[in-house]
Amino acid sequence: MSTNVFDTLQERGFLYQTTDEENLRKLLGGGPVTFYVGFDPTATSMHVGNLVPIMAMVHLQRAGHRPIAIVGGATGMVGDPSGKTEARTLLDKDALHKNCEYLKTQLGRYLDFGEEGAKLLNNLDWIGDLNYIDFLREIGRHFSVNRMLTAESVKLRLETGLSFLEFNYMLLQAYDFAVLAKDHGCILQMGGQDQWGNIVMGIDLARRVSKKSTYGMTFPLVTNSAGEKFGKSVAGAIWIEAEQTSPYHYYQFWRNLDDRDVAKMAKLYTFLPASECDAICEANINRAKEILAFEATKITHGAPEAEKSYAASVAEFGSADPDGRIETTSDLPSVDLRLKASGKLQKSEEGIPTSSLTTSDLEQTPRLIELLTRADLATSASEARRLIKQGGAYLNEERMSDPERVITGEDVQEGKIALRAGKKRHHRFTVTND
RNA sequence: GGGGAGGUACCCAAGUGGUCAAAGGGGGCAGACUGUAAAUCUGCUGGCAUCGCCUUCGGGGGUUCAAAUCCCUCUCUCCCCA
Repeated sequence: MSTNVFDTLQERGFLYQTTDEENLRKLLGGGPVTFYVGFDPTATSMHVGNLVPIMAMVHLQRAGHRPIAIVGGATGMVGDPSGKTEARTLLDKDALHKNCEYLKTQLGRYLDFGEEGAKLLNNLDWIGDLNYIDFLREIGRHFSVNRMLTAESVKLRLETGLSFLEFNYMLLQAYDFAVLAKDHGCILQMGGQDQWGNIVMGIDLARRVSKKSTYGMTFPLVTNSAGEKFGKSVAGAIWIEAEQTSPYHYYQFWRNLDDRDVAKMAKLYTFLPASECDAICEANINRAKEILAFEATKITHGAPEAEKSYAASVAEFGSADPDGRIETTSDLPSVDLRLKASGKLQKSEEGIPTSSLTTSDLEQTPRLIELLTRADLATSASEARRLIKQGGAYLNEERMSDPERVITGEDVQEGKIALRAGKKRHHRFTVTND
């Protein structure tokens, strides 16, 4: 007797609000339910904040339900005002199109889009050719402006201003749901908590135009213990695209979480049993972070990359549980053994940003300051100078104190120059003849 | 359309003729402590550099020995009225 996936989601902290909880739970405990989540093509990559709905979709798909992912090719042109204090800049059509393509491939990493699997649709297909007057007469008449004005997303913007364009977003998303309900048998829409208003509108519309009962579910906005939006710090978002956030950095992001966030994030971002997520945190918080980081990296970048990142991290910082004492269903302990046996747990260059220098570059005897800047460890010469003055600059693991230090061929070790800023930021230059 | 208030560094925000590269806070970076965590403490936080120099206070123009500060103009944002 397997657990109802509804309970799984609840237990793992995915549920924020649902409509008609009792019925929805019953449906999800039974035969296949077709459900959908919409994604806006606003960036070239999704970040960890976008991952929550995807993880939920995977849980549901594993439980035998049928996911539909909607790429907002049409709605993206309007821009969802939900949860935003001001209008975001509109992307042009080319950019949107590109982003849609990126979204598709990224979703494919998590969901199974095989024959009987998940479906991927673009709402441009049914919204793109809508006739304005027809739309107003068929769909617009079901909406009450009075009601729309009470939506949180609208109220928020009544203060600062809301364009008519954005005001219409809600109608389009509601229309999506109605279309999916009618043509694809979709009865559940899920989304972030700021989507509640849009989802409820869709449920109403589906009932009015096709007399169908549908359901809605929202996920909490994931925040860290400091109350900040998760995965999108000032320093930059944590992207799932390796080009933008390398697997090593991705791993490090999880490894460096605040203690208080680990259990919560493990439930959301791994598939380990919820009870285990609590247990490992209880047993050894640092091991729990390693397991979380490994599992999360595995899900996004695949097992080989996760192993590499883990190996590099252990080599750099040591292991939190060298003897594998902590019980876990993760295959990290076996990976541990394998790495140990093959002697791979030594200083590794994997994942460390590397760029190249030529011998003629070195003949000009560049200053340390210049190399630090070139390595992106400092944004300007002044910053590099500061770094050195404050004792945060390392050349070949040796702390540098002279801001005027010049780099020569003697600093090349085994064809490389190793730079470090602070404890964690590394860069390697490989030196080649030209 | 009329009236009012504003636009200062990554963000918030002081500053209303020289002492302003511009207070304070947040954020960020580095150091100490530590567990690659948190909290705390310290330093730094426009650029180039040997005193020093150069570019910044929405854009442009002007007054002045001297402007973030005064005048003109353009522009953007917010508020109130119609």
